Amino acid sequence: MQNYQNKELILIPKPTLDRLKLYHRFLNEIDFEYVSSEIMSQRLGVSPEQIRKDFTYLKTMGKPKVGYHVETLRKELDELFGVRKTTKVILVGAGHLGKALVNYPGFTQYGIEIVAVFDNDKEKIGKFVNDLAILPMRDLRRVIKRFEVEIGIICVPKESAQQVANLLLTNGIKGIWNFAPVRLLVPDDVFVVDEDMIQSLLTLKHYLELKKQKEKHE
Amino acid sequence: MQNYQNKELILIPKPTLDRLKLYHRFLNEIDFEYVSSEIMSQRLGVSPEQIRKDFTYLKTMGKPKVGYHVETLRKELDELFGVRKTTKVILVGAGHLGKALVNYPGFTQYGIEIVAVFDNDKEKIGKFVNDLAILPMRDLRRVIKRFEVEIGIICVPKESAQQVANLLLTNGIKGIWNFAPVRLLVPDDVFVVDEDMIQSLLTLKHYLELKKQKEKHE
DNA sequence: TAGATTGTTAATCGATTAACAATC
DNA sequence: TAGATTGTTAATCGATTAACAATC
Repeated sequence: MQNYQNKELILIPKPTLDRLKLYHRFLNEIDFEYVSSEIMSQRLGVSPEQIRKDFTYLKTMGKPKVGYHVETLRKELDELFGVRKTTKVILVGAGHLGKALVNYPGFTQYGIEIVAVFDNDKEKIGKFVNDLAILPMRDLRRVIKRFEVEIGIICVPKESAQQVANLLLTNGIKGIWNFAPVRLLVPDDVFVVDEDMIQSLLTLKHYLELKKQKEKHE
Repeated sequence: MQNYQNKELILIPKPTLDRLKLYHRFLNEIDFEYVSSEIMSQRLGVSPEQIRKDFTYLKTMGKPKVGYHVETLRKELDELFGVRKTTKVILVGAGHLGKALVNYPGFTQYGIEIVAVFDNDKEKIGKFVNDLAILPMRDLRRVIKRFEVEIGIICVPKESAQQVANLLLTNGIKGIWNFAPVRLLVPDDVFVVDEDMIQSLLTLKHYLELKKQKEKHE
């Protein structure tokens, strides 16, 4: 589950932005020349009106009776999500989750490159995750400066998450993807996206429970 | 990032439900006897009015001039999220991410137990993740029946995700937590929660980009 | 031309915020 | 009692849905 702590600065509404990403993925999977809102609707479970409304936030326009030019749409969404230019990120915490993220395919495909992995466990430092050596925390500053990193991923236990966040911020990080189940305290100009793994499962559990109860009452 | 494919059956609005989970976590971290909406607001970045409004979906009531009884609230939220009774889930796909999830602490704390891990890679079958042996797909049916599993986690590559989903559904699974970046086609009575790792990072990227542009214009 | 599909405006829906009376 | 904090109603805001004219 993803939460947003900062809510200003939003030009495209967040729900629309999320759907645009869904459309983007879909457009990358098909090879038609044109696609209509009706067809996308059937495949993605979003109403055609919604899709057309969402596209009004883009420059690309559709042709009546034909639909939207796939390649044009794809290009504009590539641009919107900055797929072309690589964004360099660092990751702190080389536990199971950290390793999984470094190994996650698809990041590169979306222009995201993990340039370094940090940990404070001496046992881990020097070892490799993929082809990245695990670095000690004291190298943080140097790496951030050198690669002009703006985004940091926090995969440490919740006890040390705030501390790591502070360290990232003092070294110039402006965006944090936080996997630790705590709400981080950060200045207003820093974006934090919380990824709470447990929340998702709790939501599933909750809806299934609700459904059972509903069935009982019928 | 989490998306919901099924939207019926919702008694508590989803935004409220998400915040209730935030409150729940907070209540587990403090040891006051009473807590006011004002104090929670300061710690969680949610307005006090919002918090009080959210609590109207619960039975627990606050005392004017005192606040909410922490223990009572905690208990009711425990109940709401089914923390007490264990939910058994299975996981398909013993890659890096799958392993990370099996090792994720906190699941048990929230009454979630991964009872089995499946993979179709002969190399992996028989090996262990934590203390769970990786099982072949043909054992799926048996395990689901035996443990009365209702939720399945899909951590396989996107190419085989739909196939795995079908298999889960024919064996009675009613909820899927999907880590593969594809939209799964499922019957209406099945809940799917999509966890798209890339979307979160794209969102961060997008907001940072926006901020830069905004600063340029000033 | 007739018909399909877009883009946009208006109506509806739902969630958040504001205001304030109730009350401990 | 006076004051703080709740619970609830009304007002606002924002997003979705519906309707339909524009147009290829």
